[in-house]
Amino acid sequence: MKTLAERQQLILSFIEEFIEEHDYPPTVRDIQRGCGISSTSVVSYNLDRLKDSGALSRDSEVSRGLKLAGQKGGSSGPVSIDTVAVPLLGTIAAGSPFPMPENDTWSDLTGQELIDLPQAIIGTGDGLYALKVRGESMIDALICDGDLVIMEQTSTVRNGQMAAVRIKSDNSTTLKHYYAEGPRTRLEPANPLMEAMTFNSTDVEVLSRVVGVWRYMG
Amino acid sequence: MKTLAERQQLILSFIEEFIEEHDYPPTVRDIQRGCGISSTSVVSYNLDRLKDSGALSRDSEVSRGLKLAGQKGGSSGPVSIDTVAVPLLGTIAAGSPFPMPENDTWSDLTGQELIDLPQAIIGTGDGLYALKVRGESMIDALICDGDLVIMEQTSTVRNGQMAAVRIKSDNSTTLKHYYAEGPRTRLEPANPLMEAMTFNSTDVEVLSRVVGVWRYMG
DNA sequence: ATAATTTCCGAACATTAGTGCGGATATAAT
DNA sequence: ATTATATCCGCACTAATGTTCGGAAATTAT
Repeated sequence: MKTLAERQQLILSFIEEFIEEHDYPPTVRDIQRGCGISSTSVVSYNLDRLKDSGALSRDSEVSRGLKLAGQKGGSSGPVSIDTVAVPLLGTIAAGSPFPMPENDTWSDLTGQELIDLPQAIIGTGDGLYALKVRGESMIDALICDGDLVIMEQTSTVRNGQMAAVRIKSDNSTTLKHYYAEGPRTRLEPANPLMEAMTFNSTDVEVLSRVVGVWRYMG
Repeated sequence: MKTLAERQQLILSFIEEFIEEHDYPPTVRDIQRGCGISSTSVVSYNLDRLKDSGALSRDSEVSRGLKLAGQKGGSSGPVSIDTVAVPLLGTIAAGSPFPMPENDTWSDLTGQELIDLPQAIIGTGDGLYALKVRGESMIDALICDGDLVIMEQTSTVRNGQMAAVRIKSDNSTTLKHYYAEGPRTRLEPANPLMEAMTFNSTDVEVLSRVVGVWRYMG
């Protein structure tokens, strides 16, 4: 059997991931955009080729009438490792209040979405929680829309660590590198191109320490 | 909560069986015929009710945009989580050649440092490898010194995905969002404040796809 | 090189399919 | 009974979506 043309391979994997995400197959035009193809007819053409080769089946004249043939490819057994489950407490966005684990809810995590992270890179996982970032307001911190920020609830951080800090006078909350320098506290964006700012230490409140950032592009 | 009206129950079970048979959800009119309803608007109405009650989710203006609620990841068992080990192949820095898994070394991973990532957020883990970032040369991609970049070795990426691409005429390699637009290819930095650039598609070579970024602050 | 075949392109075209709306009917509340 | 509310009905409208077709471009065969 002839090996699948590159474009057809691309289309196939696109369909796979689209279904994974939406639970229904893509339209011809979804595929067109997703694979950077200039005409719907080309997509249709290649879908027919894929059908010929048996990679998928296609219901004619039916929107999203696609079905992948070899659905599951049983890979070798994955190794199971110790992981830590971290609750996803909510989202952070510019302006919105900063979500924090409350003592009450801390014990009542039933129904909370959990994020699994390997213990090896996270540590014990004690007091950790996760927030999903919405919007581009944290570009300065090299964090963008969709990122998952792993935080540790603490009010004491060491110099140089990144933390969620609240500027009381502004009543604003940002993620910055923290440097206590006596009566003054310097907050430094992760992006070295941006300038640091200093405040009266009494004006700065540490809400949580940033432990890690996870960005996933499916 | 009010118990589901009979007609809604009927619709629900019809959707279930339809998906079972076709692997894609039914249209409003499929449901209409299947449940003997006299108008499409009634179906639409009841679908919205079902959505309100949380029995399913519905993508508006999307044909077959239905997803049953109790479908995915419902299993309650916590216990051990599957993780995938990906090899840490080396470091990337401005100027240095871009490390790629070679077929020879691919099999010889003994002694390689391995990074464990949860399968749930990484996927199958096939063809994945990790690189450690050195230096600040990738600020544009919202990636900084010390970050761990998870990559998948592939030469085909879809529009919008982030990839390690080589500009042949420059002999430079960067991480950018990739958009094939016929004869031209647009490369867009992750930082929306920076401008995209376009090249002749023949001048752009995709080396690897960026699957995720992990930033850890101990 | 030349011809044959495959793949791609762009632009209509024709269904398919989701939505909106006025009003009829049923069901529940007062 | 009389309102209020929820559901249903047809029908029309519009957007979404698969298909067709002539011809260009790329690839493969002769």
